[in-house]
Amino acid sequence: MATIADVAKEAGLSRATVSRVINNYQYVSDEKRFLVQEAMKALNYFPNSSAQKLRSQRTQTIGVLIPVLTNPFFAYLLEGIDRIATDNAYQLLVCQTKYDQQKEIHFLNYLKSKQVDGIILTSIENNWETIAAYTTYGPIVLCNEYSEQTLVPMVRLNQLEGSYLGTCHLIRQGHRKIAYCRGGYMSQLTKDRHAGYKKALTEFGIPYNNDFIFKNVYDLEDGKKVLRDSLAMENPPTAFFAGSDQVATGIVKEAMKQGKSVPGDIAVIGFDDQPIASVVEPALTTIKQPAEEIGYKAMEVMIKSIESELEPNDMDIHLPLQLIVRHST
Amino acid sequence: MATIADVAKEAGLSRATVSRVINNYQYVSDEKRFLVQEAMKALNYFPNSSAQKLRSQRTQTIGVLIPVLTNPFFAYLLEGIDRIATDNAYQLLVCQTKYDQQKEIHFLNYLKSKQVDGIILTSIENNWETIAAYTTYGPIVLCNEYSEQTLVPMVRLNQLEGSYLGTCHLIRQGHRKIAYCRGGYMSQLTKDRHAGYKKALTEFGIPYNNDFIFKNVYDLEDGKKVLRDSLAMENPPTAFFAGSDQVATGIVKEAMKQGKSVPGDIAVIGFDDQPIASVVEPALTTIKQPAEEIGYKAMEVMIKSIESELEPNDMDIHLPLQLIVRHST
DNA sequence: ATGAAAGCGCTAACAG
DNA sequence: CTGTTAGCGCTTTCAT
Repeated sequence: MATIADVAKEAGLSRATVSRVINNYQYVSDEKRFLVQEAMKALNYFPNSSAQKLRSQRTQTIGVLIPVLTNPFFAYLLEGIDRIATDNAYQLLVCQTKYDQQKEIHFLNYLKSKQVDGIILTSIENNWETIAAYTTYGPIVLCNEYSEQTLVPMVRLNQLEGSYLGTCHLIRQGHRKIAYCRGGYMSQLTKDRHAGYKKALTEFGIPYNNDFIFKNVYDLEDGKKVLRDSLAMENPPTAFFAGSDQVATGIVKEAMKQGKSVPGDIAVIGFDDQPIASVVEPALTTIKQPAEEIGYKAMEVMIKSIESELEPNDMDIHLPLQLIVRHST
Repeated sequence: MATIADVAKEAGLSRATVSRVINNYQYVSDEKRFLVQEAMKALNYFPNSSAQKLRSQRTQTIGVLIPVLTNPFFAYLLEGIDRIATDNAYQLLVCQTKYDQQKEIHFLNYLKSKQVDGIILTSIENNWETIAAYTTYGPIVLCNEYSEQTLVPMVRLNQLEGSYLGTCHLIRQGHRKIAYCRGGYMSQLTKDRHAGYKKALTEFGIPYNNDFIFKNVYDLEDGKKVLRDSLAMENPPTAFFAGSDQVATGIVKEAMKQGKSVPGDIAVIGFDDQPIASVVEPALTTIKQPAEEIGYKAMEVMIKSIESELEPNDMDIHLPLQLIVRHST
């Protein structure tokens, strides 16, 4: 593969001039620019990207940490991030953490090795202090997940309001025994959702029942299991607030299979408003999260961070979420 | 950020020795190794990855070209690729082509700029000659999509058999008016699927009807439209072979909405066997593609290519596909 | 507007 | 087993 020196020789010019053409510098005469371009074509030249990165200390690459690619919510988040990245000539290094603390640390170190210009976190596995330590090495932006700090920018939804809205809706439909499904680790997002659920209960004078909290629930199969477990209870819940549409779908499918009617016997409300929410029968009532939009806002903020154009309002961007009422409640 | 020179000075050794420790060279005494490790810790040292790449001419990065991240089939493919990549200390540069020829070319050029060690193609947008020209610059592996050549390794399914199986199933259920839905560009995969559909028709003496071929059909909404369009036909099909579970789901949902019974009035068969196939009511009969497995086979082959350990059998790996009969037929 | 020259930080011969 | 040295290919002052 030809190098910049070969091009310079071919064009009868210096490497510096070739570099100027590559980088669209202004002070190059049209004549020489043409010469360089011809030489590049003739030699089928492409600049070595590692050399460019080493020299310029810029990689034009952003690391995106997501738990799992196959979760549609994160796929849409990524889609949003990618759209803005592509528009601005950035590349994405997709890093699956699989909800693992070690892996998250491993990927955060890409900042130290200058493999990426910045990192977007869509979930948080380690405690905040651990992560905060990395901000010295490059910009970090929180996307979807968040924490109670003002150090790094975040793009987020009012999760407390989301679950509050959903729970209130369930209560207004006459439910008093409302189950709540969540993941494992109590991230700030998880905590806030939980708080919203509790807040609604309290407001309507319904006692909080620990038996109605289902933990480590992530996907469709987990949802099915929740429903089965609930049926084995002495005093089972009549409504379920699920942490995702996948989980909600699992609950609905299993309920139907067990001969229960939805929403007659059991009401279910999801989170996300993914395509699956409209596919399952009955269609899910759910809290719509504008996943793509969160993604592209986050990438916009990341670019601003890199170019030192961050403004105070960029530090905490809130996007609206919305209760979509369908037929599962 | 500290450099290798700083570490060398701190440890009172040469840069070469530090490098040897970083790269786990064998001939380093335990004593010096310890000294180096201490120095690295003390200085919070991380090797600059661009420098390593420039010097070693290896990036440990594979470019994966996929049409869209939000299509679950590709998400699972990517998941499979990522599993093997992670296990072997490779990183993935995820490149969305959005079915665009220019973008595909753009990403293929990462091979020329030595930004990636190899490229996995999960779809093909340009003609094969154009792509073949890039094999000089690094290994290319075809994953899912394929072409009639023996130049680059491919991991694939017998698509012709897949659609043949599905169409035969439909015919045996008594259908004679069978519609077929496909995307836009006639890739080899698309052609083969089409051929399998035709083959089944021919075998059962059913004439091929061009009106029954629906083109540019990709997702759930497209599927709905297909059903509506078909209903407007003078002599509408009674069965649909869809190119994906998304499309099949759209057809089923819209059919129900239009008051048709599935499979009574209209039978539908999908492709992929994604989670959604079991969620929609009635559950989809579909051709199961082992997406994750295709992905990890492809990455295995890629690694072998890079390490020059490719064997003849690696050039064309076939994985089985399977007809899953549920309730939409 | 163009060129000369100095590295960016690292690895890999080679020598000892 | 360890050190010296020569680049990998590029960008960017600093001159002119």
